[in-house]
Amino acid sequence: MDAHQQAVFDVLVAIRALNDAMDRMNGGMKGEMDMNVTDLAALRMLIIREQRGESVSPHHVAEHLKISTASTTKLLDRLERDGYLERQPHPSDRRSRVVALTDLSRQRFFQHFARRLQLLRGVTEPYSEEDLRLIEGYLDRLSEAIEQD
Amino acid sequence: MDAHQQAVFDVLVAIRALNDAMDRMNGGMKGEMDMNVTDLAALRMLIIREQRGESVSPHHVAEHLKISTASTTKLLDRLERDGYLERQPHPSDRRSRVVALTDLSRQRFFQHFARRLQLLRGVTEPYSEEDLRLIEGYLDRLSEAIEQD
DNA sequence: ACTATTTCGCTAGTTTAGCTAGTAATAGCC
DNA sequence: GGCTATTACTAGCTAAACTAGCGAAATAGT
Repeated sequence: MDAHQQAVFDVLVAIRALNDAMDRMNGGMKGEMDMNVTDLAALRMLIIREQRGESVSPHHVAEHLKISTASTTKLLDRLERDGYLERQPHPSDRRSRVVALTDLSRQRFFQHFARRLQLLRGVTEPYSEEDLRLIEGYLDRLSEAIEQD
Repeated sequence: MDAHQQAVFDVLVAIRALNDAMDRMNGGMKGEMDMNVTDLAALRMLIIREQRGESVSPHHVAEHLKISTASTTKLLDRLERDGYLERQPHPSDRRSRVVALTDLSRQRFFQHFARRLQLLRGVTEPYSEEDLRLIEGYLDRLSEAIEQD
């Protein structure tokens, strides 16, 4: 194995370790926010979609989390009951709904995410702008590759 | 916000998106391997610890996944019943156990991880060795920062 | 050295959250 | 207009988490 191949391999190992570390982070947030992992993953998904300006239906949530639409109904019931989201009518398809985050939701998420964000920021800030652009590009490509799967 | 701060921010957003994408990847593997997310996360953790040459007790698993030791007993029961692992006596502490992966476990994990690994490899290979070292360093620091939390 | 406390993995019983099956309402295609 | 697909939902079942508590072993205190 040449040096380049070795470097590729090392990065892939690092990705798996990161995946594992993120599991752990998600576990920690679940404990603090008194939520189960799936509900938290749904919240995370909604935050991200919102940032991208995309609207999300219950169907999308089910697809993303790879759970049934029935389970998704219950998941949304829980989150709605606890004030994390609202179901709004879809503008053009009357069968469908738009799942909208509440302020409480954003607040609680970022409140608990904040400390972790600080840790990540601490790791990130020392890098030069140029390096950060490279890293961001790589992470984006990674997400894209995983998403399209 | 100056250009550097903006770059830091963009990377942090990319990390959140990656976390979300990894959720999705884990969901996909869960479906294929006919396992629940927690059992799969445990398997992933065991694979990583093994690669690092660390031994893992049931207690470590509980701590990592942030579930109770009682739930962990059942989790290990399932994985042991299905031939993914063995409980071995701890060499020095007779209360404790060492959780050891079986070959089947490693095979099944990598078999299903392989296709995804190819995607990740496709994204990774175009980068120069130098860039890869930078990326690996960053990812390692990220994992470390999250783990120590 | 002996007792008290803590740690470890486990069992028992309860609660929670996933699943499948099936429904009503709506959309979209001949 | 009539068929088929899709969307979100309900009902009932199963799986996987939780809490409480136990016995065995390790460790700390005096």
